[in-house]
Amino acid sequence: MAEKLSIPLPAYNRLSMYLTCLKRRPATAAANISATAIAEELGINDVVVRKDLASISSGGKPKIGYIIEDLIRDIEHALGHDTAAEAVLVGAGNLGKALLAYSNFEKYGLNVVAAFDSNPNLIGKEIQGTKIVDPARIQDLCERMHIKIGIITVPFDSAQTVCDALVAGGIRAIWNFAPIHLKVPENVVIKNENMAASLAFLTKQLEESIAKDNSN
Amino acid sequence: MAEKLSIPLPAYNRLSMYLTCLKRRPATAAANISATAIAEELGINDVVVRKDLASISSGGKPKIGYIIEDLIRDIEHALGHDTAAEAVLVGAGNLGKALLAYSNFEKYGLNVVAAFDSNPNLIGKEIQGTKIVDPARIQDLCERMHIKIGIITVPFDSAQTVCDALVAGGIRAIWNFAPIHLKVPENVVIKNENMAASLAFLTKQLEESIAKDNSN
DNA sequence: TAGATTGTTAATCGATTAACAATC
DNA sequence: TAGATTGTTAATCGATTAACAATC
Repeated sequence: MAEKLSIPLPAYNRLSMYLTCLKRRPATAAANISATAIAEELGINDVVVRKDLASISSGGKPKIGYIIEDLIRDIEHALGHDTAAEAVLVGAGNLGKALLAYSNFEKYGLNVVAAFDSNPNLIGKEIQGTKIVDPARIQDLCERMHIKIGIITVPFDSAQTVCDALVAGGIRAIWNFAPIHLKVPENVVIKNENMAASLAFLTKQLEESIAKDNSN
Repeated sequence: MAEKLSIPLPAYNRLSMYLTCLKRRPATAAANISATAIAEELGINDVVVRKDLASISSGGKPKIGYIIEDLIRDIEHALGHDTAAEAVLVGAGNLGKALLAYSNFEKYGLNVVAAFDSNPNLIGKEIQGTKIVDPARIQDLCERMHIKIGIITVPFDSAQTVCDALVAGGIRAIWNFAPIHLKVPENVVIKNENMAASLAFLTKQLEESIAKDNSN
C-alpha cells in the first residue's frame, strides 16, 4: 500500500531551501560553496546537507566544496523544474488565482494548461494566461490531453465531486487545498495542503516560546 | 536551541483531519465513534488515532468509543480554534487576499487585525473586512497592539525587510509564504509554507506511481 | 459473560546525529 | 605536508507499528 519513497518530503523541503539560497547569492561571490556553509546559512545540521547533496548531485570535492552552478542545475533536476508536467486547476477563486500567479508555476516545472470554474462570468476568459473552462468538461479535457495532475482549489463541499471528475478523466496526482479528506483509488496520489494545521502548529510553537521566556 | 515540542506537526495534521471528518458527519449518524472507524475512513493506522486522541481528549470508553460532540470540542481546543490570537498580514496581493478569504481564519482561532500593502490604491480600503495599512506603520502598529503573529505574503525580494519590521514591532511568530529563508532572532518561531517543495514531492510521487504501473 | 474497544508497554523502523576515514 | 572538506559507517533518537492487558 503506502510504498516507501526514494526521497522523503522533508528532503524536498530542504533541497528547495538550498536552491533559493544558492540562487540568491550575489554574482560577485565565489563560484563554489561548502555544505557546511549552506548548513550554517540555513541554521541546520551540515551532515544533513551533505547527505542530501550526495543523493542528488555528482558530488563535491574535499577542500573546495560544490560548484554552485552545477549544484543549482542538479537540485533543479531533482525537484523536476526541468520537466514541464502538465496540469489543470479547478476553482479560479482567490486561492486559485493566487496559485496561477504565484511565481507562475512554470519555473517549478508545472504547466497549467486549463483552469475550471463554474462562474459563468469567468468561463471563456483568461487568468494569468490560463483559459477558464466549464467544469462540466473536466473529464473530457483531461482524457483528451492526457493530463495527469489536478489542483483542487474549490470550497470543501464541491471538492469530492471535482476530485471524482478528475479521476474519471485519468488524473493520477492531486494537489488538494480544500480542507477535506478526499477519497481516491489506490493508484492516485494526493498531497494535501493543510493551512489549518500549519497555523495551529505555529500558534502552539508561539505559546511555548513565550512560556519559555517567562520560565527564564 | 531547537527545543522539542509537546505535539509534532504531523500530529496537528492528523488532528485537523479528524476534525473535518467529524464535523462533516451527517447529523443523523450515531453520537459516538471509535478510533478504529476514524482510522478506517482516513486510511491510516488506528493506533495512531488512539494515541493522538488520548493526548488531547478526556478519553473514550471501551465498546463505545468517543462522544463525537465532546471530541470535536477537544480537538478544536488542541488546535487553538477557541483562542483568537491576533495577527497582521503583509502583502495583500492574490495570495494575501486568498488567505484573508480562505475560510475566514476566525474559524481557526486567528484574528487578522490589519493587512499591510505598499500599493497606494489599496491603502485605507478594506479587503474581506480587513483594513489595508501602509507598511511604514508595521513596527508601530504591532507594538501598540501587542501583536505576536505576522503573515508574510509579499514577493521574495521584500520578505526579509518586512520580516525585520515585524520583528522590530515585537512579532514572535511568522507564517512565511515567500520562497526565501528568513533570518530571525532565536526567540522568533517561523513556519515556512513551501509550495515548490510540495509540488516537487507530488510530481515525484506521480512518477513513481506510474513507474509502478509499468513494472506490473 | 463475551466481545468490542481503549490505552499502554515493547518492538520495529526510519531519520537524524555523531564519529571517523578518505581525499584533494 | 597539513588542513579543510567530503562522504560513509555506527550510534542515537523519535515516531510508528505490533502485541497485549484493562475495562465497559
